Amino acid sequence: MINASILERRFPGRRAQLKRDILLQALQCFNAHGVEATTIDMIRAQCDTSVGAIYHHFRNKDGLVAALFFAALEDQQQLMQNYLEQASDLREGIAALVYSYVDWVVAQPDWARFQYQAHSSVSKGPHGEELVRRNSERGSQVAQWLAEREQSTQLQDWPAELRASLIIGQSENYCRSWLSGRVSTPPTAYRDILAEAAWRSVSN
Amino acid sequence: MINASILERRFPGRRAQLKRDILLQALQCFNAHGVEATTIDMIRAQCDTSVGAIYHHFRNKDGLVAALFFAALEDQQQLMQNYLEQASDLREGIAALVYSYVDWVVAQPDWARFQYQAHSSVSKGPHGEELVRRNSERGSQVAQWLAEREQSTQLQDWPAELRASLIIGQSENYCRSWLSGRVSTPPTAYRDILAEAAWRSVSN
Amino acid sequence: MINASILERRFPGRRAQLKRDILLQALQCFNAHGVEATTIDMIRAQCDTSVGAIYHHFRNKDGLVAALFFAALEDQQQLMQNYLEQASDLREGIAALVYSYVDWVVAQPDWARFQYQAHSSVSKGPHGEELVRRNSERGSQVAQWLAEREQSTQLQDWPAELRASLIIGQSENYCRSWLSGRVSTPPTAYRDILAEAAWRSVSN
Amino acid sequence: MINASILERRFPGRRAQLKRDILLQALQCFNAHGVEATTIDMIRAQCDTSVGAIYHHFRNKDGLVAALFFAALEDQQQLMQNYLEQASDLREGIAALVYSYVDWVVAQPDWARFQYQAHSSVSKGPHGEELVRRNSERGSQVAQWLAEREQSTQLQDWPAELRASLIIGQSENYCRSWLSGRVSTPPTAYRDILAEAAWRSVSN
DNA sequence: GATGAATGAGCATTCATTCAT
DNA sequence: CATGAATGAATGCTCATTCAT
Repeated sequence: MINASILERRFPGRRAQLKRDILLQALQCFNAHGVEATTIDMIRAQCDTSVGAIYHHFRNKDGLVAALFFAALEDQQQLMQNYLEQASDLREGIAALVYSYVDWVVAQPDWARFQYQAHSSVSKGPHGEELVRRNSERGSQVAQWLAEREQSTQLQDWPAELRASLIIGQSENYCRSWLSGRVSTPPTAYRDILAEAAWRSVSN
Repeated sequence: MINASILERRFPGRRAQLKRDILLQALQCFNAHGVEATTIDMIRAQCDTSVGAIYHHFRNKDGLVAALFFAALEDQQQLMQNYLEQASDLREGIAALVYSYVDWVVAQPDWARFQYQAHSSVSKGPHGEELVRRNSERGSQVAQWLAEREQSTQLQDWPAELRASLIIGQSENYCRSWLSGRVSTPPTAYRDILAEAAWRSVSN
Repeated sequence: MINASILERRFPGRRAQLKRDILLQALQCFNAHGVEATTIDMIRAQCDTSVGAIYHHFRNKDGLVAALFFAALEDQQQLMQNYLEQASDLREGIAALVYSYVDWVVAQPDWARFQYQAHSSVSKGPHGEELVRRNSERGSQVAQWLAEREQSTQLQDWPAELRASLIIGQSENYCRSWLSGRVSTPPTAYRDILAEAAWRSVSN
Repeated sequence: MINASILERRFPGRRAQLKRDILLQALQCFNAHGVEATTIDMIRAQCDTSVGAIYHHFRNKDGLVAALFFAALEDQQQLMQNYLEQASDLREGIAALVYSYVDWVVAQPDWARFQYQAHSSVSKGPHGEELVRRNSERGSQVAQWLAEREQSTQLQDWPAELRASLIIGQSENYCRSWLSGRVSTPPTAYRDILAEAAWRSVSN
C-alpha cells in the first residue's frame, strides 16, 4: 500500500478527499503501466469516479502528472532539509545528503519510482520550467548550508558542475537498480558504504 | 549530424541502405520527440519512404526501437571490451570502465541519449528478456576480466550488488546531466576525476 | 461597447441586474466565437458568476440564445412599426421598411450580427415555432398597414411570396456584407439609394 | 437524390470512388443536421467506411467541409461564367448574373443549402483566407466582363460596394426563403421578375 | 437564491498495423 | 519488394446539465 501521508499533508481537508484519491490511484496506475500507457479511464475506474472529476481537479493529464511529481519532489526536499539541519560539519553534511536520498527512496518507493519515470515527461511538458526552477532551488539550499560552514571550502577543489554527481551518483544508481528489481537488498542496508564512498570521492 | 558508423558496421552493404536510413531517421525522431510521441508516419516522412517498407524491415515499432537499442548497446560494449583488454591491474581496469563509458557517451551522444530514453520502453516490451540477457553478458565480461587478475580480490570486500554502482554511478549521473543540457562541460573533461573517485570508492 | 438599452427596456429593475449582465456577456461571446463554440463556462467567466445562476435565469443554453434573439427581434420590429406609422403612402411605406431595417442594423450592429448568426440555431431548436409565429406577426403588421392605404393595390401585381424579397433583399445583402467587414461604408450612407431601388423594383 | 455530377467532375476516376462517396454522404448529413451537429461517426456510418478513411482523405472535419464548400463554389462560378459569356450588353449581363444564380440554386438545392449554412463556418476556420481569395476572384471575373463592354459605364453611377447587393440581393433573399421552405415556388419561376427588378434598380 | 463539484455521454482525432495492388 | 489506402480500437478531452450544500 502506498504511503498516502504525502498527499494528506499537501491537500488537507475533507473536501479534498476525492482529489487525494485520484492522485493516489493515478500514482499506482502510472507505476504499474507507465505514464504514457496509463489512460485517464484506467484511473477513473480505479477511483470509481468520473472523467469530468479528474479534469475538474487537474485540468488535464499533464496536470495530474505534475501534481504528483511536485508533491514527491517537495517531500523529498523536505527530508533532505531536515537531515541537513542536523549535520554539523562537511562530512556529516555529505552523509546527510546520501542518507536522506536513500532513506526517502526506501520510505516512498512508489513515489521514487514515479519520480524517475515521470522526469522526462514533466521536463518536456508544460510544467518543464517549474521543474527547472524547483531544481535550482534545491541547489541553492545545499549551497546555503555549505556557505554557513567553514570547511566547506574543501569542496571548492572540485568543479561545481561535478559535485552533485560525485556525492549522489552512486546512491542514485543503486536506488534505480533496487526500484527496478535488478538488485534486492534495499539501499538503506548500504547507507554507510555509500556515504563513506561519497566522502572519499570528494575529500583529499 | 549523427554518427552513422555504428549502423554501417552493423548493417553493411548497399542493399541495406534504406534499412540504415530508416534507423538513422528514427533515432533522430525518437530523440527529438520521445519514443512514444514519435509516430511511424513521422519516420516515414523523414525517410521519404512508405510505411510498408518500415514494417518490412522491422516488423513493428518495437522492433525498430529494439534494433536501435541493441546496436547502441553492442557498440558501447565493444568499446568497453577494447579498453578493458589494455588494462593490466585493477586500478587500470576501473579506469577502463569509467573511460569507456564516458568516451562512448561523448562520441555518440545521440545514441546515448536514446539509450537512456528507450531503456524502460525496451525492458517492458517484447525484447525485455533479450535486454536482461545482454546485461548479464556484460556483467560476465567484467567478471571474467577480474577473474584473470590476482588483486581483484580487493573488490570482494564490497557487496556484489553494489560494485557496479560504486564504479559507474558518478559517471552515469554526470553523463545524464550533460546529455540533458543541465551542465555544459563534456564528461571527457572530467574523465580522470571520475576514474580517481571510483577508485577511491572501492579501494581501501 | 454593446448598446444595452435593449435589455434595460426588456428586463427592467435592479433585481434583473445579473440577468441583464449575463445576456450582455453572452451576446459578446456568441458574436466573438459563434453560438455553438461558446460554452456556458465562457459566459460564466465573463460575468464572474456561477453556472447555476445562468441556469436559474435561462433554464438552458437554448433559452439564453432565444432570450437574446427575441429581444433583438422585438426591438427591430418596434422600430419598423414606428417608421411605418409615419408613412402616408406606399412609396413612403417602402422607404420606411428599408430605413428601419438599415437604421436598426447600424444602431445595433452586435444585435444584428447575432440575429443573422443565431437564426438557424433558433429555428431548429425548441423555440423554432415561436420564431415562425413572430415572423408571421411581422408579416401581418405590414399587411395591415397596406390594407389601410388605397394605392397598396399596386403591390398586388407581384406574387405575395416575392414581395418581401423585392423590398428588403438588397438592404439585407448589403447589411450582411457590412457586418462581416467585407465593405466598410455603413448601410445608412446608402439608405436613399436602397429605398429608391426597392421602390423602382415594385412600382411600374 | 443529390446531384453528384459536381463531384465526378472534381474528383474523377475509379480510385476516388470512396472519396466522392464520403463527400456525398457528408453533404447529406450536414444539410440534415447542420455542420456542427453532424459527427464524423454519422458520416462514417452513412458511407459504411472507417473513420480512418475519412481522415486519410480530408485531414479533419474542417477539411471535409472546405472540400464540399469549394466544390460548390466552383460549380456555381462556372455556371455564372457560362451565362456571362453569352450576354452581349449590360442588361443581358445583369440578367445572366441573376439567372445563373437562381438556376444554380434550383439545380443544386442541396449544394446551395450547404453553401449558405457552411459559409460562416468556413470563413472562421482555417480555410477562411482561401474563401476570401476565391470571392475576390469572382469579383474580378465580373469586373473584367464589364470592362470589355461599352455601356458598362452606367454602373459607375452606383457605389462599387453597393453594386453586387443591388443586383443579387433580391434573388439571394428569395432563394434562402425557398431553400428553408418558407415559400414554395421555386425561384426559377420568378427569374424574369428578379432580373427585371435588378435591371430597374441599377438603370436610370 | 447562489454555488461549483460532479456527472458521463459524446466527439474529434490518432496511429500502429494490415494487405490488396 | 514497395506502396499507401484502409482499418478501427483507443484516447484525451469537452461541455451541457444536475444537485447537494
